[in-house]
Amino acid sequence: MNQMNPNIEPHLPEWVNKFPLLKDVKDPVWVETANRAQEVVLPAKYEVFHDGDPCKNYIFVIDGATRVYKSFENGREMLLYRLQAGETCSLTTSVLLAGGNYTANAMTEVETRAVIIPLHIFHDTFDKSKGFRDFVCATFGGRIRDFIMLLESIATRNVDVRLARYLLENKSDENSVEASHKVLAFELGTAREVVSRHLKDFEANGWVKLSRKNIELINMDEMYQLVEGLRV
Amino acid sequence: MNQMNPNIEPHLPEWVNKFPLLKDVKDPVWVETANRAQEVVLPAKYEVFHDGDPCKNYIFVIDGATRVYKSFENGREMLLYRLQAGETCSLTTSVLLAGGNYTANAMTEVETRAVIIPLHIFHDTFDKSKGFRDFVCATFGGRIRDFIMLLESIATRNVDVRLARYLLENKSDENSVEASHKVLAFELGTAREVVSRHLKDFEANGWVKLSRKNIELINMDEMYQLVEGLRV
DNA sequence: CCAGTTTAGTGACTTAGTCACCAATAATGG
DNA sequence: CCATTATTGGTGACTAAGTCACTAAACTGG
Repeated sequence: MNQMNPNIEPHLPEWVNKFPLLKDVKDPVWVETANRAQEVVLPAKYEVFHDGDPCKNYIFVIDGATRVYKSFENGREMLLYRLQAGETCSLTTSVLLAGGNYTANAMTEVETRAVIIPLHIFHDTFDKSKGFRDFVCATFGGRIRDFIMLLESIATRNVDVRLARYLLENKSDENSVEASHKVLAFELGTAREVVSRHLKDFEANGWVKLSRKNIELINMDEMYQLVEGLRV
Repeated sequence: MNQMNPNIEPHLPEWVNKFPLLKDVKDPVWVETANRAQEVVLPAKYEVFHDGDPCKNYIFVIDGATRVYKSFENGREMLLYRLQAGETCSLTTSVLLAGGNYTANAMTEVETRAVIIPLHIFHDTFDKSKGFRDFVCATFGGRIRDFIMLLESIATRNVDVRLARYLLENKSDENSVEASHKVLAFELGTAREVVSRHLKDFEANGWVKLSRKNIELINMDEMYQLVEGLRV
């Protein structure tokens, strides 16, 4: 925009562009923090944090995917949310703002690039930069809504509807979903056998065609009906 | 402390003492906001906010009790948390910080005194008073942990243990709980019939004595064993 | 006292989750 | 290339939870 006069356009690192709410923030405190932030590359299946850990850094995800999940006493695991490019971890925000330790686990699913800001710099920047503060609050506050939706999906447990919705929302261009039943169960917060049985039912209905680690959707109209039907 | 020199001890309204994290905040922005805040008295069974409403005020609860709950499509209701004296509503905070509308309902259970701060004053004070900001963030962030615990209690659904724990935690001085099965079901996020049956089982075990709207605990040792047993 | 409401009890049923298997398929390592 | 191992999926039997429909008892307000 203002290439003629580089002095009034402070330099911000490239990764900031992944965060639309942040890229117009240009106060000097944030600019310095952004430029000092450290970029890290985490391998796939890397444990980012674990239930009970203290929190040392604020995390911007630049690329990749990380699942944040809770392990329950009975051995079941449940996906809370998935961190993707352009997102920040609201559980981390919560721990940084309120103190205490992590109450869930996070593990990269694929190689993930992230930018981290140490605890004390996060707090300093949060206090001094209104732009950064607004960004943190906006992204954080939105997650409560997600938690309530998650609650609803478990409390009203109709696994068939949720499974159909998941398949429709995550189908590839060839109308298929590549995932094991175990992974689907994890995503939906249910048991593997339950997924297997519902998929068998779907297959008996002629809705899908099952093969190893693959579900091909062949009658999506009726699946959409099942999903929409519940939405009153 | 410094009664000799009232000038350096700004006047804060009495109600602030209900909030330990706030009562030492004395910067002028917060002091003015606190003094201008409006105190309201809400009757019992008053609908404080409703799913879908926009949010107009930040809320400090001074006295009374308000339940914040979600109504699901299938007609079930589930308690998210209960607001009591000295608390603020984190769902409200979330909506104020992140925008959007309420995603749950709130209703006073008994007459409730509260102090409210209008939206724009909240934002202004949040920006300018570090003390107030720290208070808001601390109380807000802590609620995420509560949500995850709530998730766990539903996902690992052992109603008998949760019911026993609830009774033990909420018993009166005479070791009894005055509540209808319907209310207990709401508190635990389950169905009324499920509560009735477990209570019948408890009675058959000789743990409780049931009468209308009253559960008398007569063998708490075994109930404690049930509750502790699950905690590994 | 009576009518209507709230509260509680119960049987029959559906759905979800658990447990213990087995079979088929893929991956690995000589 | 084959044997071993791990992963994936299928199934029957069972338990727990939730739903539905109905009844009975207890309370409440004229």
